[in-house]
Amino acid sequence: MAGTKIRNMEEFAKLSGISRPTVSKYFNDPDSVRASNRIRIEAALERYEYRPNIYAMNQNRKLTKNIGIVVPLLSDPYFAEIARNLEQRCIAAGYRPSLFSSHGDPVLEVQVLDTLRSLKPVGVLLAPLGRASNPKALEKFCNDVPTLIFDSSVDEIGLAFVGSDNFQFTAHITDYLCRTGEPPCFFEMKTPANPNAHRRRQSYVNAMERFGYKPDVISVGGEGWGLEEIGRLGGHEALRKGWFSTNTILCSNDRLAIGLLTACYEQGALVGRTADSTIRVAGQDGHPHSRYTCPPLTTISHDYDAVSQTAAETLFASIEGKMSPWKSTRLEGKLILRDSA
Amino acid sequence: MAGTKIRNMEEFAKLSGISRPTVSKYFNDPDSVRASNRIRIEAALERYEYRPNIYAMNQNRKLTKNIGIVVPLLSDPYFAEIARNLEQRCIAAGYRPSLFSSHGDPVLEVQVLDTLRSLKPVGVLLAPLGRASNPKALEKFCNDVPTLIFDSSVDEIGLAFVGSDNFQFTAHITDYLCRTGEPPCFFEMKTPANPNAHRRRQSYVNAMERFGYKPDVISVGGEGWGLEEIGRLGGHEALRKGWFSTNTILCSNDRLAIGLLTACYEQGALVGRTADSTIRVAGQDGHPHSRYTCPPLTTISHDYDAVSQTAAETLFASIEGKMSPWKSTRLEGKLILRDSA
DNA sequence: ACAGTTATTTAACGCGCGTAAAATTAGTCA
DNA sequence: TGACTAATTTTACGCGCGTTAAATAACTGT
Repeated sequence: MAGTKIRNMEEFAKLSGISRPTVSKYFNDPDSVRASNRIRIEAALERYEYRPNIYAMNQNRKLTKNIGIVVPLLSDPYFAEIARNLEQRCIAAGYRPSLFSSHGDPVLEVQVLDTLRSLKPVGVLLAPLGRASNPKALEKFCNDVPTLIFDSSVDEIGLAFVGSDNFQFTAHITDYLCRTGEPPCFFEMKTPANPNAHRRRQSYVNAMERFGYKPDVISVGGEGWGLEEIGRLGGHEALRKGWFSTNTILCSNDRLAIGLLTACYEQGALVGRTADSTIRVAGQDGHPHSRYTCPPLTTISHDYDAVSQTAAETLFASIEGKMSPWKSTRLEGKLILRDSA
Repeated sequence: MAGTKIRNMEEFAKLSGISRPTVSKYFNDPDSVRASNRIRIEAALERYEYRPNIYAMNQNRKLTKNIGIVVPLLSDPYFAEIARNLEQRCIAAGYRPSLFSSHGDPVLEVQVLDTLRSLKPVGVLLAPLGRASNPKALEKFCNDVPTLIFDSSVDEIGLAFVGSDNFQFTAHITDYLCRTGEPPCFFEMKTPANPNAHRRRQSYVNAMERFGYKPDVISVGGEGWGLEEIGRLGGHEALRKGWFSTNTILCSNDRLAIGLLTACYEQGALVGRTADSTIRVAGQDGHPHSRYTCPPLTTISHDYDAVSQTAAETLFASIEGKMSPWKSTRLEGKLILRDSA
């Protein structure tokens, strides 16, 4: 503001009347300098609006402040929401997050990891693609860069794993459905991209057997991340061919359920728990959109906030030297009762 | 792979038998070195897997290869999709994109711009928050960094503007609705975040008057970016109080329409164009989710690909020196007929 | 094979800041 | 006030690469 543009830290230090190394210390941790100096630096900062050159900063530093956030598919509002949450936590903790999406493509995932490497991050929060991921590339990356895996686990790689407790998810909602009506069939993809799907199917089977019912799993075809369309097409086929053995359908996830609801609508099947309804549909995930389906979708929701908080704090602790052995944290979900089941 | 880890370009140059400045040239543009040398470098690259240090690269360079992409709300699949598209185009053109979201918050938007500045990007693709944006901060940023504005325009700032032709959008779908049933009312937010909303309302009014109908605009309250909920709550109120003067409702955008559909469902109003339906609902945007509403939403869709392509190519041209005066490009949308109207 | 052009090599400087060591100063407490 | 400790200043080097200028080598067409 005050006329001259500051070119570097040297000039800024001179203008604020403080030595450059102290100013440098200040930028790396404002609390590491004496209060009187901090005040003078911040006063000068107001007047001259100088920012250290991040390239020069990071070049000759052992540890950057960068944190990479990688999600498999940013156009899925679930991941977008998690990413937003993580991003804010990183900023609040004084790190510089950068966001990446694999866009559902394993080749891109490897590419993203490669890009990330060149950023020399102190840590990475990674939600892998899952089944499609290149396991060797993932493992190699985790060996080079402190990485916390979240959402979907891949062996015991990285610093730790944080995600939802898929067994609890499915057991809980299966229990609810059994108590309130006919026991559910399970609607899923034949070859799901996300390994959580297998846990959910298994949990469904376990729960049904525990209740003394016969499990009925309907697996539909389709590849990739267009889950709504897979659910819709699979739903049409299943409805037409009478694959559903009961009037209650538990979907492996909300996006599949959204597609199934569309299929039901298109076939004139009334979904809900009212007397005139012919079918009940439930999802799993607590997808941001699930509130707005018709009827609104009964589901079991991730604890978004707890997942991101646990993931972020575990990574921060590890970065700050509070190392701990590999650990898997799985958080419970909350049942959200709406009109669909 | 071959044993030793390469520390810097000097070492890599030695191992590949080529001088460092030539290797440096190669990395800035592989085609700028003699073919024989390019082949030798690439061979060495295979064997030793060396990557230049991006911090050292960017520090002493006048122009980086960085491009910033900023969207107002990444958890909106529309913006997520546009961002994905832009990102891929940047990579294909040899740039390094980094993605940011303002998360609907004007304070964050300014913060993002500030972060972006320190990245010293050669160019930025910016979709502003709109009404909530800090216009001074935006203008200042555009003066400092070559910025192309997309999606929603803010005066004549930046290199150029690329977006959809909101007048065409609304005129086109209003025309369709008038020809196929009762003329529509217009359902919108009282204080929309996005300035495109005003164009759409205006276009609706114009179109109705052109057809000799009386326009009827229903503006509902609510702030922020939770458009589905605003549409749902506003929809409930409008339905209860009989604010809709005809059986056809054109929504200012798809997310509002999705909320309105939920309200209709919750009040037992049958939406569609069949004989037994009591109400027709149409949206605008071609939101990724609009296919899966019940009934599937009739809408007019952005030409995602054309918008991103035009935006990216305009920016690239400007970066590469092919400067041109400020220009506004507005692309037409395509009507997508589905069951809701 | 030769002159003419273009690309490469050599040598060297600088970018802006992190960081370390030694000298100095400011703050603390009795 | 003095002795002690913690913070700051001074000085200086190095990070890895961009970039330039001059010297040299490699291609081009004839």
